[in-house]
Amino acid sequence: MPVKSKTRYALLGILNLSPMSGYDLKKFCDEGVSQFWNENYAHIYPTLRELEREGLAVAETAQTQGRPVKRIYHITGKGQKELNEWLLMPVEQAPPRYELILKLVFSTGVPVENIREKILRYKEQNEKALADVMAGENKIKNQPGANNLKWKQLWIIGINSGKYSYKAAIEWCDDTLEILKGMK
Amino acid sequence: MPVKSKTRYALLGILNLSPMSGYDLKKFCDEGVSQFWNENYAHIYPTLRELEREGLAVAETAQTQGRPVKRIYHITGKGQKELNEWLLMPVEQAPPRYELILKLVFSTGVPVENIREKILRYKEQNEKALADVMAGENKIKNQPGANNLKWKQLWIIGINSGKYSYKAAIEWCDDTLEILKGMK
DNA sequence: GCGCCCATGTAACTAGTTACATGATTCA
DNA sequence: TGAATCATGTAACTAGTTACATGGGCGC
Repeated sequence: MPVKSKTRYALLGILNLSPMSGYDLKKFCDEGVSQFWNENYAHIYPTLRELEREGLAVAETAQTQGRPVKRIYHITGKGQKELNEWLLMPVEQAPPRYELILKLVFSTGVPVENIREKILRYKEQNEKALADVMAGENKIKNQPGANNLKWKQLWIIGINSGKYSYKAAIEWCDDTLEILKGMK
Repeated sequence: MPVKSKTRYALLGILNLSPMSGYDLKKFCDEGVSQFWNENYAHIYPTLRELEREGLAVAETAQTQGRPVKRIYHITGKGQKELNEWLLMPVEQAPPRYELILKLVFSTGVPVENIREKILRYKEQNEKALADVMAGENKIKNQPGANNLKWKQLWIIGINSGKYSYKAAIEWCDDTLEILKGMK
């Protein structure tokens, strides 16, 4: 089975948690999994139609007042099967493209103050992201059920990954700011 | 000035260190900056032609025995100006897409053994990457000149970023493997 | 004699983003 | 009354990857 767009699997995975509309899926991405995944409307809606055509999801249409008909998608058995096959497959890692680092190593001619600003900005972004994942952790832990339920543990593992990496990034920023102090 | 493909700037940045051919640029990406950047031939060659058309680089052709004419690209003043403008601009961060984490949080129905394998594999990849950056650090430090030269410090900062993030990833893996031990 | 290195490039494809288009409802 | 939310979608674009095509030289 060839791997297709990851959006397909992301949407199937979310629909497997609960049926929802394209709009809801976007919200879920922005609120529930934004620390490690994202999608935009222009990718979600066509992909949902594709899942429907292939019988991996079915749409239930719900009337709403004065708005476009709301299409609530449900994953099918075939969709669950395809999702599961994907979940079992090993993850190949994407080649890195860290623009910040690329700029840094080329920055011999750039004023140190400009470099410092970039690092400070990056630090702030990571502090914000860290705060977000900590909030997410609380949200998961406060869900009904014991904290050693498999699904809860898996979400906590995911959140942990953010914690570790954002903390490391913040430490690197502090380290770097120290080095920059002595640089002209 | 609108930001165009990052490949343009990556190539200009490397050409600013030293003139070279498309083939050399690819090697430089694979060997010198592979921890934070990558390019492939299908992107390099057309982009070089584009830089040439726009007067940001000029090609000097060198005869070789029995091989295609080697085109060695040199950055121009105009190219340096455009590179510098890009270097000064703030870095906007790319929205995250961590496939491993996405899979994990959907893996309630996946055997723990399969999850463990993914984590072990990820740990190995990070250990390898860490070893690579440590080797890179030595290479930089052994270059002629004092270690507090600006360009050296900038490369060390870049390498540090890899150190911090790979170490954090390895710790997360160990943490996760512990959690998986108690999971069914 | 086989495979890797040098050296260029194109075609076809997959993936992802930005901007646009529409329009009612709800809340401050 | 103006902004945010709900709700769908398309068009045009930018970015990036895989596979293909060519072919001599060099080391084992």
